[in-house]
Amino acid sequence: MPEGHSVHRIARQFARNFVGKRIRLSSPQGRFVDGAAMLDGHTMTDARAVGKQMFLEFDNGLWLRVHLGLYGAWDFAGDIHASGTDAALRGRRRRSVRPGAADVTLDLAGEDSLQSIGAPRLTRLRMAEDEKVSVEPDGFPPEPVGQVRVRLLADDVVADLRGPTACVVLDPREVQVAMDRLGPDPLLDDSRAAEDRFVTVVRKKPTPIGRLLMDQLVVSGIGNVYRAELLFRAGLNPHAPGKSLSDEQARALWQDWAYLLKIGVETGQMMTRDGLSDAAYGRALRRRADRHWVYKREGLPCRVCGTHIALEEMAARKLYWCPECQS
DNA sequence: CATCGATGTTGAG
DNA sequence: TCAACCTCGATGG
Repeated sequence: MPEGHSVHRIARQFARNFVGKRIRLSSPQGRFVDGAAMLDGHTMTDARAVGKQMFLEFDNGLWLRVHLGLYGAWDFAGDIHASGTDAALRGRRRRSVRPGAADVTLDLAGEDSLQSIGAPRLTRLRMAEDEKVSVEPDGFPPEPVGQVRVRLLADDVVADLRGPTACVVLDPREVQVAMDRLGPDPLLDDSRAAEDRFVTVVRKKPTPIGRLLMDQLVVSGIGNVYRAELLFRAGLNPHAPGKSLSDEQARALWQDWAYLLKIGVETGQMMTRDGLSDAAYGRALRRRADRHWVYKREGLPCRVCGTHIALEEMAARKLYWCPECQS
């Protein structure tokens, strides 16, 4: 799935394109008919991401909680436009593309040629672990394709949810319970108190740090890619018990996660390497294989010391690390 | 075209 | 600890 950065980007799409609008909800798939009915016709009042969870609030006081799980995705279509922080990276895209350094920005004013020949077209934005934009000759709203758990339809935009692990309606008390079960998210709270919460928990536990980083009660939003990359960047052995870390090591981990998450939200990629030239950085943003220090590089030489990258299972997930740099 | 594996969590045992 | 979830790109024939 999308690790924390993608969920923040998706919440931003909702904040930009749905909040403040009256939304029709339906469940084309049929598995969320009752839930959809509870929110149908209400105005969306808030869209927030906490780690990998997203919460959408409606004006009847109820919330929709969505977790994409391993392969869930949101498909946006219609008069969508990307949000704010990346105006400087604005680019115009007509066909199916993979966004590279630039954020996905849809500049419909640039579609003059299509409009002038009167061709109906539909802009789509798929948001999962990667993002894809396309322009299709369909009308609005498009027919739901495949298993759409829930469709959120406004006048000019639509969002289809497929393959989620969780899609439930919650009252405010239940939202509080769900949020209380989530560790600190540095994008939501960059305070010293949040850092302290992480550091205190980590330095108390005998659990290997490679497990603690994946535990959403300890810290929100880290998945298998960021786990491996954070540990490599810190030079930490994944098996080191949390309580063996120094205060400085634990704080550095938190701060590096805050740094990588910010880059992830800005670029839409899990870009975990640095110290690259502009050209190499741009290449790495487009080529997954160049983006990471150790993730999915088992058997290949470490980019720093040349030692073969190791692969083992930890917390039921594949763990990649350099036995030399992370000793 | 069939098969595999994935950035994740849940719930059964 | 493991199967289930039930999507979809990558891979192989």
